[in-house]
Amino acid sequence: MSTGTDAPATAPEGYDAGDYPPFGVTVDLAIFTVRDGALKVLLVERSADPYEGAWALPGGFVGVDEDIDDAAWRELAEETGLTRTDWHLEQLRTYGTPGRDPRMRVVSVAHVAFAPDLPDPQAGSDARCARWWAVDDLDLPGLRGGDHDSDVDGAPTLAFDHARILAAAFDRVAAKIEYTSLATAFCPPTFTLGELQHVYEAVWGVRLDRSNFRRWVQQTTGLVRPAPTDEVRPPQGRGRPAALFEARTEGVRTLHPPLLRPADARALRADRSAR
Amino acid sequence: MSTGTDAPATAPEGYDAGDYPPFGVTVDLAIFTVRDGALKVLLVERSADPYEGAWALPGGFVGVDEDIDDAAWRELAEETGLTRTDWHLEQLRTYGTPGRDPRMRVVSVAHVAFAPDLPDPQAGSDARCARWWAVDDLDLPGLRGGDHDSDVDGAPTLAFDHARILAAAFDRVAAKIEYTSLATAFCPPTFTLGELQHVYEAVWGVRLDRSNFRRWVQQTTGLVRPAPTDEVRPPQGRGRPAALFEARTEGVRTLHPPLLRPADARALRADRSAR
DNA sequence: ACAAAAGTGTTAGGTATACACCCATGC
DNA sequence: GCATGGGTGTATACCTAACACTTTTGT
Repeated sequence: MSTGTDAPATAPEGYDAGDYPPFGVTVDLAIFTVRDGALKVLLVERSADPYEGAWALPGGFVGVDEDIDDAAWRELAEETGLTRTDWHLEQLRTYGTPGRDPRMRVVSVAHVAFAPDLPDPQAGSDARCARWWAVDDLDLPGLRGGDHDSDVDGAPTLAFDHARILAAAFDRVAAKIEYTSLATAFCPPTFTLGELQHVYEAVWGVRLDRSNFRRWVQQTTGLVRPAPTDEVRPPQGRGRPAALFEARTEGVRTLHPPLLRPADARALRADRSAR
Repeated sequence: MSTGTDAPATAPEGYDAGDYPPFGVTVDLAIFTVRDGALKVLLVERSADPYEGAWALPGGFVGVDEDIDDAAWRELAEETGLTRTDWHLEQLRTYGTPGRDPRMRVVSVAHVAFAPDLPDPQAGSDARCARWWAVDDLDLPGLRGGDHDSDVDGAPTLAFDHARILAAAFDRVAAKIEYTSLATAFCPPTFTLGELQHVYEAVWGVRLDRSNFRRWVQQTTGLVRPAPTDEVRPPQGRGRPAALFEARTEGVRTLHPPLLRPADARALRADRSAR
């Protein structure tokens, strides 16, 4: 490594504690789910000092001997009340602008999690108030044609730089279901093709052609497979019972071909597409 | 934020120095260029303690009052000897596994930079040895059909977890030129369509059909535009002089349609495609 | 019977792939 | 002339988008 910045001189080799600027390192989680036909994200209400009353992404400090990924999984378990499952959790980006936390220099490694619909109002492990917010009800920079200033009715105030993180997180989700099997991560263990289509429609905010969607799913290797038993789902309301499917594997798969979202759904995020 | 891990108890609010585990935060850079028909990356040879003699990504500590992005740009300038240009530099991922640096707990924010072909042997600002390495000559996990154990002839030893970072960085580059205009970032200010095609071929390790590539470039909005003067490039060796083009904008643009790499070029990275 | 959702099929238009062919230059 | 790279065209296979139609359930 080369020499660092000027302020606290860092020796290229043989450095030890005290030689380097100390940082706090945290993980922040954008946990998404699809529920009631909308994409939602879990936020917690702050009960203390900076940004009191504002809503923030769940998160916390990384332990000295803890891997960053482990810290993210730990926070996910704490916030949702569920133990480490087969959910998908991935790094999003690291945010470390000086002053983003008024108290001290904190670098936050933001993550994105894909969760199926959970038993409704999981109270956070610590007594703070936590709830799902529809992404459309948030006031995020450059989202869904958002003007960012045109405050959505009842949009919560977001703490720190979490509006920025959320915008990037949403972007990631919308892009990722195009070319990976992650849309199934929003579904229960078995699901109908209609339910899977609803995931795409909720995330992208568009309507898809049922027939074409069905053809795409079935010709796309590695996305779904018929549920082991040939049972069907008794219809929720009216309509013919639907065949049940399950995700093809636990992990993430790259899809061939991808399902590209319609151009009009993509245009809304064009200005932020330059990572 | 919720409560942190056990070791150094972190107060959810009102914490201050000493309450949190101290981390060193660095930036590491994977600076790519295309030269001699191959994708190359800039590495520096370590002259000291851990991993002495091994090759590492250029990088260094982030200053206390320095933004992470600024630190990355600073390192880029130091390593290439050029001031902040219009190059493309983006965050890749953060690596923070305990023990990745044997000396202390360091969290590294890895970046990827796209550079045009530079005046050849830029000596690093500090006297260490720096050179371009062809990606194909490196022994990276799961790359180009790599077995990772089948050591490439003359493959350098890579320091820390930099082999892993490089694999992810290469992956990002290969994916990014599919759907953004970033291939032009490897080209000089004006370039021929043949040169642009060579970029794609070098990065993906495939041959493309000249005719189809040309049609794609020209029908794709926002990629290239004819150079202001209608000059041509005198042929390097033999052949007809070629028309010159320039990148359409400074920034990054999402391409419609994208240029998807052939399936066989994608298969080589399939196992790593699950982020 | 009717509405709603599942499932099947068909067709027109566009895009990609693999070529074939001519042009301009250096050797 | 001939090799090399630039530039243009075309035909086929394939994929996509749009829409029509049938089936099965609840009310």
